[in-house]
Parts: sequence; structure tokens; C-alpha cells
Amino acid sequence: MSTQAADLTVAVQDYLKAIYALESAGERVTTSALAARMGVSAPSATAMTKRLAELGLVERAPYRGVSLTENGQLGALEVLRHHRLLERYLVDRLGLSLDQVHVEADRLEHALSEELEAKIDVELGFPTHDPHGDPIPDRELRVAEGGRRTLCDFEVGDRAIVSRVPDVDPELLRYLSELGLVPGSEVDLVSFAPFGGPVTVQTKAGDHAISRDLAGRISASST
Amino acid sequence: MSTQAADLTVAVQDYLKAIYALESAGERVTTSALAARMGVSAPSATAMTKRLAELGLVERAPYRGVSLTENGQLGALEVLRHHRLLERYLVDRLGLSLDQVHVEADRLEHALSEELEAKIDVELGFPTHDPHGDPIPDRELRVAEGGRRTLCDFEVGDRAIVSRVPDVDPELLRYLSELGLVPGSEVDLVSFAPFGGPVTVQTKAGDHAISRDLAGRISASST
DNA sequence: GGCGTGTTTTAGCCATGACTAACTTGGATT
DNA sequence: AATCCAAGTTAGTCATGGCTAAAACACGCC
Repeated sequence: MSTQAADLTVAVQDYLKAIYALESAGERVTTSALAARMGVSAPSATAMTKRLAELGLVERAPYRGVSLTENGQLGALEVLRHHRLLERYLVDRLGLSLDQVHVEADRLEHALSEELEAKIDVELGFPTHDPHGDPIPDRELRVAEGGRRTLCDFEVGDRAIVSRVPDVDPELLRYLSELGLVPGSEVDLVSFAPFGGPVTVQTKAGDHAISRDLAGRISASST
Repeated sequence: MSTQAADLTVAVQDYLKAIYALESAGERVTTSALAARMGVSAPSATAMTKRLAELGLVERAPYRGVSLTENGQLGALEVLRHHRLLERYLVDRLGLSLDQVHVEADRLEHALSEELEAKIDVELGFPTHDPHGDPIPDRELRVAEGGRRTLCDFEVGDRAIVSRVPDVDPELLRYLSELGLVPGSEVDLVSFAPFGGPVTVQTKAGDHAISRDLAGRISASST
């Protein structure tokens, strides 16, 4: 194995995760974007990107931003695997709710040994997705490509199955849970208001209108 | 609550645990004893005891050693509760072996939230002892007084039930597991060799001779 | 093509928690 | 009581990962 995430500090692991998330969202990883995501000042982010570059985990272009190297990506994926396996476990085996589980896993992910990771993986039957619908990298850190279709890409009258919801904001997750908009649930597309207006969906919890923006952040597939 | 272990650093929590262990063993908590247990140089231990004293967690007498204050004890017990609950959980629910579980819990204990602690406690049915037989402090951090009787305090011909074994050394734990000397198992006292010689016990794994010293570190009660 | 604005970086600082080298101190030995 | 040794402490250093204030840069606008 080229990188052992084990000997990366907690801070380094957290930055890798943040950079990976920004890259996955297709955004340029600027100092300010990284600083905002980490809840840290811009100079702190600059300092850390320098460190990451020295460790060979990112490619750094001053004033331009960073991008993960092969090793950096592996490190991020290892942390992500820990995080998502733990989320799956905490929900399935300990009954944590969708909105609590992210912050809990954020702390535990750094304390998980490879042995325990493996036991959890077996115990859960090698799950492929976490409770928010995000793919869990497998033991070789390959990550399944998710369908890019969102609720916005359906038509009125279509029936869809929610496959993925945003994972960070607990408030939002509680709201979505109330609406029955969680991975696995069925949704009927009722209407799209004009001029980018709200999308109305029917779930087993009834009819609900959500912003087009939010609808665009909820992935789904056809039944 | 007077102390929130949550906002103590990991290092502080680890030192509290070590000091608590030394005090429980009836030893004076000297700088060198603490340094040895923490795997750290003496000056590092001195520096930390000063910090702990400033935080009101220990009473410090220079050149004399330290002792936990009320708050320090509560902090230690909170960490100990996390540790032992996790050990119980990892063995019962994820099938970790007796010798692996200590080091695993050592890392996880600092990442466990109070909410998750409570869930685990419920899930396990409010266990009172960890897999090594050490008592788990309850939610009010009260800790059950364990019987002080060891295998050495029995007589030839007695039958005993192992209640507690040393928890740190994985090698030793693997050995004891092979011998069937784990909490809950029955033991017949076969012989005590003279002049402090070995103790022979019979378990379901057969007859085995162990040093008197080791026998003295294994707690047991009569059937 | 210069100028200003907002982003990024540099400079200098702090806390935590470790280290080695050198100095004190307490207590036993004589 | 003077001495000596081991244990404890002080002094000075380092790495990590934060911070603020100030300088440097990129880029759009005139």
C-alpha cells in the first residue's frame, strides 16, 4: 500500500476529506473554500496545504488552489470508507438517527483500526452505501459511480426512488426525514412550479413542496 | 455536573486514567511511575502534572507526587466508563478477542459521545463489568467494589469462578485464554507448590501450572 | 495599461505535548 | 552531619495546528 492513512494526523485526514469533497463537487479547491469548509482562517488553510504538498498528498499551485495526488486521494478514500461504514453501522446496529450520525462518525472515523473496520464490514454484509446514500469505498478503495439523476430530472407523473440526500446538515436531515424523503423511499412527482419555483412531491408522508434547489440535491432513480 | 470530561484533551484524559489506575493499585503516584505508565519522559510527566494541578484535577506536592481531586476522579471515571463499555461492546457485538480489545477501546474511548455511550449502555442491557471483569462505572460514575479475593486465597480442592484478569498485556491474555482462565470460567485448585512456587489449576482446558505471582493477579470467587 | 478590491500568502504569535541536557532536592549511607 | 545518588524539576527546543495583522498578488474595471 502506498499510503497508510493510519499515520496521517487527524487534522491531515480531515483536510483530505474536505478537499476530496470539494473536488467531487467539481469546485476549484481554493484556500478560502477550504478554510470555510474546515471552519478555519485562511492562513491556517494555506499552512496546511503547504504541509500536504510536502507530504505528497496534494499538488499545490500558489494563489491557484490544490488538487489531490494519487496518494492524497487514497488517504481521503480511506477516511471516507471509515466514515461511511461507521454511519451505516451506527444507524443499522445502534439506532442512531440520520441527522445525528454524521457528526458521530466524524469523531469515530479517526479511531477505527483496520481490523475493526474489517469486522464491521463483515458484520454488515459488505454494505455499498451509507445511510445518506453515499457510496462506501470498498476494501480496495474503489468507489461506485452513483447515478447523477436528481429529483429535478424527472417529469410530472413520474415515480422515483430516493437514492441519496445531503449528509451534513442535521436540521435539513430531520426535515427530510419528516417528509419521508430518505434513501429508499418512493416519491411521486406532482408538479414543478414555473420560473424555478418549488417542486411538489408525494411521499407516504403526504404532499410536500420543496425548493428546486433542494430537489436538485436529492438523487433518485426510476422505479 | 462539575467536570465535563468532554472538554479535556485526549492527553489529559489519558493521564487521569493512568493516575487513577496507580491510585487504585495503592501505589504512590510519583513522576517516574506516571512517566513509565504513559511511556513518556519524566520531564513530560512533570509538565503534565502541573497542568493537571492548574485545571484542578490533581493535588500536587512537588517531589512528592500527585493525587486526584474530586473532579479529577470524575474525569477518570468518565473515561473509564467509556473504555469499559466499549470493551464490553466490542467483544459481545463484534467478536473481538479479549487480547485485542483493550488497545482498540483506548483509541475509541475519546471519540465516544454521551449519546452514543447511552445507546450502547441500553443495547448491552446496562452491563456492570467489562470482558476482563473490571467494573464499569454506572451513569452516576459509581463503581462497584470488586471482591479482592484472588486464586492465591483459595485452598487446594476448592473450586472457584474467575472474576477478573489483568487487562493490558495482549500476550498474557492470549495465554490465559488458552488456559481457560477467563472471567466466568470454573477452576479447581489442584496444588500450591511450596516456597512460593507455582499454582496448579484445573480448567476445562486441562491442568496448568502458573506462577504464584500471576495467580495473585487473577481474581475469583467461590462457586 | 494602470488601479483598486478581494483573495492569498507571509510574518509573527500562542497552546499543547513531547524531547534532551543540566540542575535541585530528598533521603539514605556513612 | 557531610555526602552521594536517584528521583524530580527547570531550561530550552521541536512539531502540530491554530490565530491576527500586514504585505503581495490576481483580476476585473476604467
